[in-house]
Amino acid sequence: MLVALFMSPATLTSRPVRSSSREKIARILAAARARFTGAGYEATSMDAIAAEACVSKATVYAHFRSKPELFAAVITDEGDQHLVPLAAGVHESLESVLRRFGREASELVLAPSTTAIFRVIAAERSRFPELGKLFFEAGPARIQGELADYFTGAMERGEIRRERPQTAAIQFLALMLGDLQVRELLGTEVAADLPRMREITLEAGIDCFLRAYRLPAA
Amino acid sequence: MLVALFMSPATLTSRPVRSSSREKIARILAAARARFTGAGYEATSMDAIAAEACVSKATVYAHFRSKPELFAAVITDEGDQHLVPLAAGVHESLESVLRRFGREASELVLAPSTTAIFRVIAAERSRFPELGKLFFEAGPARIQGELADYFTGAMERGEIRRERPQTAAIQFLALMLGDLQVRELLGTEVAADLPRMREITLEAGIDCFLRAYRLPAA
DNA sequence: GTCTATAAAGGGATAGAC
DNA sequence: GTCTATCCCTTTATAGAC
Repeated sequence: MLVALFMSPATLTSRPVRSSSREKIARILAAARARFTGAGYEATSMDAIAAEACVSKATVYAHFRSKPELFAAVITDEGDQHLVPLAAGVHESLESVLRRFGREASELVLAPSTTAIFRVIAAERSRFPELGKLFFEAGPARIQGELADYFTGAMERGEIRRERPQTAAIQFLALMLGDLQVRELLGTEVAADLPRMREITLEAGIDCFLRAYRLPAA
Repeated sequence: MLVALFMSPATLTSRPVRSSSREKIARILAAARARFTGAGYEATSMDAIAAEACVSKATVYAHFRSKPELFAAVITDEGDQHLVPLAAGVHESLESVLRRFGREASELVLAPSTTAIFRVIAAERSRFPELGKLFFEAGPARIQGELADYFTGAMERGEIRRERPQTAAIQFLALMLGDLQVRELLGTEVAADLPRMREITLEAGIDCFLRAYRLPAA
C-alpha cells in the first residue's frame, strides 16, 4: 500500500519500461564502443555486443536498425569529448600557457581510448567516409583552432613572431606529439613508459617552438 | 623441333610448373595486399583474394596455411620499402639536405599506399602485435636513425645547435608532416590538394626547424 | 600443384510469443 | 520493448579428382 503511494500507475507500467530501455540503450552503446574500438568493426559481432550489454540481439535491433547504424551512433556519441579548452590567464606567461595546453592536448591525443577510436575510424574510412571528417573536425581541428586563436593574440602582443597562426598551431601540436602517436597507433610498446616519453617530448617540443617563435620581450 | 632445342625436358615438365607456381604466389600476394589494405583484414575474404589472383581458393591454401599467415606474409613482404636513403653531398648546404630529405620522407610517408598499409596494421594491432613493431622498425625508426646520423655530423661541424640527435630527427620529421598524416589516415579530403599541402608544410617546417636549430656560420 | 565441390561454423537480421 | 528460435547467407578450411 505504501508502495502504491510512491509509485503511480504510470510508474508501475510505462515508466519502468522506458527507464529500463534507456539503461539498455546506454549499455548497448557502451558495449558496442568497447568491442568496436577493441577488436574492430568487422571482427565485432552483434551477438557479442548483445551479450556484453546483457540484452538479446533482438533488443539491439529494436534500437539500432543495423550494424553500420550502431557503429555510426557510437562514433557520433564520442563526439565533442575531444576538445581541450584553452583559457589563458591575463598575467600568464607564454611559456606557461604553452606548457599547460601542450600537456593537456598531448594527454588527450595519446590516451589509449583516443588511440583506440582513432584506429577504428581510420580503418573504416572507406566504409564510413563521413565519420573520419566528423572526428577530425570535432577533435584535431578544434584543438588547432583554439590554439591558433591564442597565437593570434600572442602575435599582436609581440610575444611571438608573426606567421600564419594556423601554421604555428599545427607545428606546435606536431612538436608536442613527436612520434608518439604513430608509436601508439602501431603498438610499439611505449605503453609502460608513455607518461615519461610524453613529458620528454613535451619539454623538447616547447623548447624547439620557443626558439623558433619567441621574440625578445619589448 | 627448334622448340625442343630451346626447351629441355625439365623445362617442359617441372620448370613451367614451378615458374607458374611462382607467378601464382606473386599474384596471390599482390591481390591479398590490394584487398587487405583496401578493405581491411576481416572484410577481405579468401575467396575474393583467390578470384582477384585468378586462382582457386585451394591454391591459395596450398601456399599459405591460413588467412593470418597470408596477412603476415603480405606485411612482411612490404618490408624494407619504407626507407629513405640520405646521401648528403660533401659541399651540400644544410638547408639543401634538409629540403631534399624532408621532401622524400614526406612523399613516402604520405603516399596513399603507405597510408593504406599503415591503417590496416594499426587496425589489426591486437591480432598481430609483432607486425606493428616490425613496420615501425623497418620504416619510421630507420628514417629517424638515418637523419639522426646526419644531425650528429652537423652538430660536430657546428652547423646546428647541440641536442640529442634523435630528438632533433623526431622533431624535424614531425614538422615535415604537420597534421597531414592524421588527415590522410582519417580521410579528410586532402587527396586532391595533397602535393600543394605537402609543399607548404615542408617549407614552413624547414623554416621553423632552422630557426630553432641553425647556428650562425663560423 | 591445381581444380571443383563441400563440410562446418558463425554472422546479420527477423518472426512471433509475451 | 524484450525475449527465444530460426532463416539465410558468407566465411574459413579441406576432401578428392586430375
